[in-house]
Amino acid sequence: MARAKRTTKEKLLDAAEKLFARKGYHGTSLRQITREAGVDLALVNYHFGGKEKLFEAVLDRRGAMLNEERLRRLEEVCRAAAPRPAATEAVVGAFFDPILDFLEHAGPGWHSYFSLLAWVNNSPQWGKRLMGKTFNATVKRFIEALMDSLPKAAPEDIYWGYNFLTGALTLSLAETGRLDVLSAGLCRSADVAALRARLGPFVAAGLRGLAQRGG
Amino acid sequence: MARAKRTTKEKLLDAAEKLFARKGYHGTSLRQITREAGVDLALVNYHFGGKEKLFEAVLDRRGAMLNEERLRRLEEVCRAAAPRPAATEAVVGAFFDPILDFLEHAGPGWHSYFSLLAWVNNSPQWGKRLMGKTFNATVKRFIEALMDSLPKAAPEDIYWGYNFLTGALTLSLAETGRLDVLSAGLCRSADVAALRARLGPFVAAGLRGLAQRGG
DNA sequence: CGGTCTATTGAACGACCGTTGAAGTCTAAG
DNA sequence: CTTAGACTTCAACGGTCGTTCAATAGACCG
Repeated sequence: MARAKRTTKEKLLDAAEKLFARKGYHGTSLRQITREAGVDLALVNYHFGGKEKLFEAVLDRRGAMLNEERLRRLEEVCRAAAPRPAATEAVVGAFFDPILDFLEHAGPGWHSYFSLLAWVNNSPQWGKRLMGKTFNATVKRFIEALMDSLPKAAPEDIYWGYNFLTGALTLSLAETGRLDVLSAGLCRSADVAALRARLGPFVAAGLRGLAQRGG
Repeated sequence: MARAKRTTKEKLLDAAEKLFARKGYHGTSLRQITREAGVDLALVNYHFGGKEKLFEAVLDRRGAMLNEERLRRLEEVCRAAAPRPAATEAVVGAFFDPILDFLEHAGPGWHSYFSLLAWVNNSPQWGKRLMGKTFNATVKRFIEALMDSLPKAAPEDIYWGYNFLTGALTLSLAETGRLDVLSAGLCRSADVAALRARLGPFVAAGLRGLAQRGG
């Protein structure tokens, strides 16, 4: 069988995804990207209209698919629990699992994409605008579900809890290798199964702890 | 009273700290830094020996003070609890509180420094080497204290828990403003008191949940 | 005063940056 | 074949980058 050959646009998106994830926006040049993609320098401007447009196109490409899968699973756990609200564990599972599944079973492109997403999410320069544009609608749905699952919690606690939740996820996706060093090899940043087993329980317990704060 | 005038080195460190925190390493030029500092371009190479050396000098400057304060508080809570191990809440408090105190009561330089630290910690390019060089020794002490406070937890759970903990802290320090947008102004990224009230409870409960995972 | 060391200045270097436009190639329709 | 349109190539543009170096200024000491 012959795999359908990648178009120039796809080659550029793949190369840009990989390099932006490693070195960030300003740390990556269009010449590096086009060399990695094996296409001419000028094609970036022809197909995307500039470096910044290419950057946003990289973020957009997989964002829609991630949103769809997350919302699909959220509806699933909400429907399964109805008429009661879904459990906190189930909601955070619907938030994390699509990422972990893509990491484990989809190609290396998703790996770079999530690493890049972690980079953007932590960037004071890009985080607010770009994360919001792609993910705000979906995230609001999840925050509502979290509020329903913890009716005694104040809305402020849920918002801050979501902030902590996404921070824990973000650092894990960045895969800086620091965990490997600190644990002297006992834990590996890239071990998705180990992450899956622990991120959900940690976050669900944390949210519950926040909800019962001082009570 | 006349404040002791800043040396050229300090002017450069202050300006670099501020700009690196906002735009990252590659997003900041030496000309921007020297303009902000009000000194000549060539003085960066004279005093620091290059851009990368300046970057590391910025990280080193406040790192030692943070380590000292963290270890001082860790010993304090361990001594207060002896001969029993310190509680998980107290250990994570000794880890977070120095940062929160510096943020609230020290100058704006600390603010930029922590934002930069968040940026570095999430960077696949810098995180491993630079964070390790400055913080590994201190962090290992805290991880031991966490293990003592949760004797039933597996070491792997503590390492992963520390990863989540520092991720939650990191995203909060980055102050991307995303929390403000999502909550429609109800929460503010820069509200240190609100962060202080919630980060400790969230993380302590999360670690406890990890320790009891499946049990 | 002259001499020495440190700090600062201003100009310049070569390298790389993102972007552009004209010319060339390829494909499909008339 | 001719033509139109999409795609690709190549060379070059003006700018900015980090770094270097000789010249200058200032402080301290004899």
